[in-house]
Amino acid sequence: MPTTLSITTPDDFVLARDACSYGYFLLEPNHWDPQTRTLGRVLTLGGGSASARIDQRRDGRLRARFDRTLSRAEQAEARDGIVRMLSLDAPASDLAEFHRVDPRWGPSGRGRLFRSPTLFEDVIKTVTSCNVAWPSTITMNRRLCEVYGARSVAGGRGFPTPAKLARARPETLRARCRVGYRDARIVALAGLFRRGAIDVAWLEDPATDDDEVFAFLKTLPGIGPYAAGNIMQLLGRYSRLALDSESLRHARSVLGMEGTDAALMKRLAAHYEPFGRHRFRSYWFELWDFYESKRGPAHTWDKHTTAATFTAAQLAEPGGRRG
DNA sequence: GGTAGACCTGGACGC
DNA sequence: GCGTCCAGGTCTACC
Repeated sequence: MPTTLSITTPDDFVLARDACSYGYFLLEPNHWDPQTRTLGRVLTLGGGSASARIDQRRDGRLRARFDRTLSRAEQAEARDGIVRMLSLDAPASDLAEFHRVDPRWGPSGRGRLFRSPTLFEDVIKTVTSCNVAWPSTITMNRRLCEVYGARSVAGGRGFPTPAKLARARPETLRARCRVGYRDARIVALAGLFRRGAIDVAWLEDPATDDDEVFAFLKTLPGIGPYAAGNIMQLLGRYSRLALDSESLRHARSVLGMEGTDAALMKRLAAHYEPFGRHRFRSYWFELWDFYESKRGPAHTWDKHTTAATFTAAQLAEPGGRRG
């Protein structure tokens, strides 16, 4: 009999708001259904892949229905993955402090950011989002799952494991997944994860210093200042900004800043300085708010139409070229 | 420490 | 329909 898990959530948790809070919810193997407000994806577990459909019940608890029976160990694994994706383990005191520091987000309750079940998936997704337009990021993740993801009973495919990508030939990765020059970097990253050269527990330990984590991330192949800043927030560390060309557009069109790119980067850093260790969330929810002001709440976005062109560069400039 | 150019893809544009 | 141009972040070479 297929397994169904019931997962307790914090009182302030809202699936539609908190799952649809960061662009990765639109990337394979994630599937958000706006009609049923259900999050679906294939999870890679110890005994193989399993397809999960997650919805929120009236009492607030999450119900995760799988396409096969999970062992006890797999149930624990699946639960951990779902908790990580939805930031269910974010300390209430941390969210309360964020809302004190930046009261704009208190009424809506925003504070959690969607992420992947594993750090490995978050790192690879970040690499596929660098130096590329959003539609290409969508394509890369879809093909990575199609080509290297394990199939579940229901037929869907999960995200590739480090072992699978570490064994991939860069040329194949490039040709079949359209990852371009990122090919060797993705294989190298997968190898580091597979060999245990990346100490995930150390990176996720709140006691580890943010500066040390940031410095380490920048030593990884394909990870520069932007990617490292983004991976920081995916680790639940919001003290760094992940500034890119989208940030510059935000600075000019929403914040009304003027000047060269370099000058704007400095002004943005100063602008978010007052939010201290929560600055990324203050920045991100401003950006997200802008997207939603143009296209409606994120939980209503259709993955294949609205969501494929949701970045602000296009929203701000009708007919704009970049995603 | 700062800067320029290459890396690759896909969409926009001009013809 | 085809060729060209360009955005996007990281990496390397060079000053």
